[in-house]
Amino acid sequence: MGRGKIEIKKIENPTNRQVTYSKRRNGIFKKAQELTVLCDAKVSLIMISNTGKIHEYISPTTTTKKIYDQYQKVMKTDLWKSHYEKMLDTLKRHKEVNNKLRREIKQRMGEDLNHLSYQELRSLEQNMEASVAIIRERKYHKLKTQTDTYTRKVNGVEQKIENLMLGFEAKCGDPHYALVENEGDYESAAAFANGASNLYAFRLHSSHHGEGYMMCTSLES
Amino acid sequence: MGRGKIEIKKIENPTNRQVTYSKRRNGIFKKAQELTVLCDAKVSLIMISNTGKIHEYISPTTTTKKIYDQYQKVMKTDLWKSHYEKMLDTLKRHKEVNNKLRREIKQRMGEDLNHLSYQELRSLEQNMEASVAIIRERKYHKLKTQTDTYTRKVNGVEQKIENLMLGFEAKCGDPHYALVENEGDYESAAAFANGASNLYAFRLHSSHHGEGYMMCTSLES
DNA sequence: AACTATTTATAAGA
DNA sequence: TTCTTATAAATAGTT
Repeated sequence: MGRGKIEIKKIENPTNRQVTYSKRRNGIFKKAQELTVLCDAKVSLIMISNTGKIHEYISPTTTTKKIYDQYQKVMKTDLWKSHYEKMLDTLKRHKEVNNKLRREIKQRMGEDLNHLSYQELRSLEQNMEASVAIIRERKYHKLKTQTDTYTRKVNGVEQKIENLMLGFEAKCGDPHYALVENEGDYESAAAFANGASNLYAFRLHSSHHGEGYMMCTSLES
Repeated sequence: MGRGKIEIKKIENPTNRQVTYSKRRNGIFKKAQELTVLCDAKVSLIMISNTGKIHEYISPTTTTKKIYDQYQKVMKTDLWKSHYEKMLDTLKRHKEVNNKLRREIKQRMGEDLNHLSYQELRSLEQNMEASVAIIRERKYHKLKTQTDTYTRKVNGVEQKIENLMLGFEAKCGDPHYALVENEGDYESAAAFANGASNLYAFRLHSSHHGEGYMMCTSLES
């Protein structure tokens, strides 16, 4: 319908194609509108040009989703099944697993035990005893590791003090220092060194004692 | 375009409307095909007549789902969000919760403890000790209940036997029975009664012993 | 985007 | 429904 008849095949000239697309798009759009009105029909029309632009017509009495829902229902097409119902299944399974896990945790926390048999309770108790043992062991391991770390730190400090002392002694051997500093000072320095060592030792114990105390309070809380 | 011009408004004559629908439907269908070929476009066209019949055209290079996915993307319409993406979120959250629960259970089973601090280990240990205590108590309760149940059953049986005995004795008073059954039979009946009582008692112990045995094996396994 | 010669769609009738 | 055909509408090529 035009100055000349055209063959129905892809228009190679892009400009020409674009123009034709625009004209015919409007043509179809108008036809869809007319069909809607004349025949009381519902039409969903989505057109995507080869440049990716989308144009749509939807009958004013409905919505795209409604048309689509109806389409699926009638066609019995699993259009979304792969994405939707499969996910629904997955979700359901996850919920079930979730509840199972919850129940298990609850039982392991001493709740929800009423419908467990004696055997099941025994088994659970034993299992948990074993687990507690592992945790306890791990706890002691942690404690030991911490202690070792502290010990290493303290040793490091003691070493530093020793080095300091050696340096101090060396300096005492220096005539200049010997003139200014007297024996009493040296003694006090030594006392300081020992005191510091003791102080750190005390801190170490104090620290442990402190932790022990905390443990007790935690135990009671 | 026809023998006469028509006004674009609903055709009231149903037959006429149906005919027009059929004709124009084919017209739009053809136009959609032509647009697809001529302009390398993608078209999704769904028509629903006022009688509910669905006809669709979809460009052969695509699928209805693809068109709608693209439509949604471009339109940023929540066509499915309420059903689909919300579910996606829910699924994600479920997965997270799931993993959390798994981790907790693992820890309560003595696994995966490496990244727990001493404090956390202590807390877990205490929590589990408490839980085990509850489970143990429950176990004993179950045991006691079972014992009571057995005892009640045994008592019931003993009562029945007693009743039987009474009936038997009463019948012994009956001359007819007295003639047929002798004292020896009576004795044997009494022995049976006692034996049965013992038997049940034995079964009770046996049952407990059996359970106890199973407990030991469970303990060792 | 407008024009217009032609093709195409279709309303009415059979 | 389908065919026919007169006529309305759409549009290809042009400006």
